[in-house]
Amino acid sequence: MSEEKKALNFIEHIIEEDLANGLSKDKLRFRFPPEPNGYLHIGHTKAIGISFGLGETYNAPVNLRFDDTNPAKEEQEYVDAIKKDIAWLGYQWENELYSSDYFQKLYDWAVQMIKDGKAYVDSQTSEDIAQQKGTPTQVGTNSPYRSRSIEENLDLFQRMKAGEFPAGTHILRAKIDMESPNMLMRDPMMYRIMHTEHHRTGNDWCIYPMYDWTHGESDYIEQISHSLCSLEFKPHRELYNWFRDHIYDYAKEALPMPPKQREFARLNLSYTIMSKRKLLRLVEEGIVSGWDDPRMPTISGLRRRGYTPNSIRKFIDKVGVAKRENVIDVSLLEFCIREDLNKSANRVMAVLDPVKVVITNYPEDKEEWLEAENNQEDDSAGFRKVPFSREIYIEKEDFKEEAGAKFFRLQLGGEVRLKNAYIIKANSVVKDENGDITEIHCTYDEDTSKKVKGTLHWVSIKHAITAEIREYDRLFMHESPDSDKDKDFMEYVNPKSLTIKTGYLEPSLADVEVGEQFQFQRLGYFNVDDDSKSGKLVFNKTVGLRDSWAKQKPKPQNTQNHNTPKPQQQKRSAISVIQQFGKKYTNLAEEKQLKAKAEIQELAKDVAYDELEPLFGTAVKKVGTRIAVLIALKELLKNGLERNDAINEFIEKAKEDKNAILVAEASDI
RNA sequence: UGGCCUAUGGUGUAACUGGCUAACACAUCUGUUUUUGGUACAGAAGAGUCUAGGUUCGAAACCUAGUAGGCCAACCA
Repeated sequence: MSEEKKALNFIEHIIEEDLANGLSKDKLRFRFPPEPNGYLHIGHTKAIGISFGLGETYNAPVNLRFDDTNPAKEEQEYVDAIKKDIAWLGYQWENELYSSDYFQKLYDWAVQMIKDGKAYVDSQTSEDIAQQKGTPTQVGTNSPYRSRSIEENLDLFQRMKAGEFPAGTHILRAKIDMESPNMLMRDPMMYRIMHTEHHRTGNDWCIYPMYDWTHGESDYIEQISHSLCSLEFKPHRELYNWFRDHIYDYAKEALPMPPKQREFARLNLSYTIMSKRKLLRLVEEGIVSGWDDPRMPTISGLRRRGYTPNSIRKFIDKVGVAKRENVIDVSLLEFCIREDLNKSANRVMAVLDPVKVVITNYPEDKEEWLEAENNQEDDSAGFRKVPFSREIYIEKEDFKEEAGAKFFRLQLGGEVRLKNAYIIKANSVVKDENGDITEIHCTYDEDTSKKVKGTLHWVSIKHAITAEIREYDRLFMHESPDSDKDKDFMEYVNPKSLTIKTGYLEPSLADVEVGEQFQFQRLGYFNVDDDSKSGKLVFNKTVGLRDSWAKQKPKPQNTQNHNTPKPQQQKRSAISVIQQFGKKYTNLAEEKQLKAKAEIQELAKDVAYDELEPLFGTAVKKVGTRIAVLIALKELLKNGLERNDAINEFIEKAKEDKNAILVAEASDI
């Protein structure tokens, strides 16, 4: 258990502190509370990872509670999908619960609150109520119904429940403070009338409780110790506590643990969106094939794409937990899945963009079954046989008639190794009337011990099987598609996010099963899609291999411009380089300091006084920068700069400094 | 114009709660190994912690002011 202490995140710190202050460890209890109105996405995985992860580290129960208080949006389909996704991720919930289980209890407590004068029935239109609510910068005003008698409130509320009123005619409100700077405290709504059938309670209820009232008290009923949610609920905390503290008075004997809410920043992933509403739009408008389209950031989409539970959990672990807004680069997610699949996926050969190679000195009717290692990262993975014959496919990209020494692949007159087979040499090409290469004629050499620079994957044409290959690019062309308030995120949809190809695969893949994962050697990781059938295989590209060769080539497409040169790194002005030296100056060894000084003096020739003067105001504690500025200034003075008040003042201040180097430099004028 | 939250390399998180040259991961760039331009290994570059003051022997951390970003006015959650 003594794994070296990992840095705790702020939530873990809070729990540790609570434990240190006397909270018993067996009182710890968490929950994950999705609303069943859509599919879970990678963003939810963070919340799942936090609460279930805490459950695992503290060996505490974690409830799965569906926050199902809005029958208009919620469906059983989503409940099922959510359960499936959480289980797939490998988490186990203690209890499967529903806020709707607590409707009666909540109702009873609401009645109690009315009796205590803490809640009242309002009978205005929603417009009037919104009007009286004020704005964030303007206080609200009291409802004319605020001072109804307890008897009247009780009567009305009971009749609301009994279905005597149409929707929208009455609501129940908490009586708090219409002048609170927190809008949520301005007499928030507790119940509304909805004559809508609920997916679990059917037509038992026609009044439904609102989130703030329901959520916190559900936590309380379940005796959750720490209720963790995302940052936008921070302002709700005051209300959460208000409800909780009142109900605690009614129920503290039976329910001794008052839960506490804490908030963390939600996950954002670059080049995608996380809003359920917006994801739903992609589904409804047919941009994607469904919630589980492999391009979707949903858990079901990632699963279909070939992401493993392990890789996702690893990812969540790596992104950490804090309170500031963040955008995680997709490359981190890709790193996690590559790392996982590298160890587990068997390697096979598939050619996706073929060109024919004829090995002219290989007998026409000959074929050999050569041994190939399944996975060199896994000794237990074993070997298989791959057929070789006179005519094979290689990738078009792997051949050039002429190329430089940095091209390790096949070129005329050059040699290359065929993975698991022989070394071949390209002698000539056959072209069609357009000048496109249709065949490459090669000769092979049985001596495979030779050193050659490149190794290609290939597939024997007559043995190859075909498959549909689906390759994906990012769904959006903008790093944060929904961040622009003036533009609809749909404008950033990448029209080329899906490419379908026919691939030629080695015959060992003839009877793969849905979900199986492979590395197509030199190309990437692929899995068998749900649509795949024997005889009509379909593969998804999960993620490509890292490709340091591709980075060296001039980029042909421009959709990949997230690696564009950083503007600051272009060319730096002399003054900024001087500042740079300054930052390190006092940390440098003496010898290096002299070198830095010489460089600053050199750079000073390219610096105008106007650039230097603003730096005179550099904070006292940034001694290095002041030294560098002083050194540069001395150069300017040496070259004829007139002294002025600002300069004199700067030098005088330097002479009085605590730092010896600075004083020395200043005195030496 | 109000209230609340946040600010640390390109990105994300740390820094044992005020104490060594600000750490780790991804990304980037070099090498070495390699029958995957993958993996692995070795290394480099990149941050005075938003700014300005202050407290302190000592501040990324504490205080004040400012700046920037986020959240808050659904009978949604």
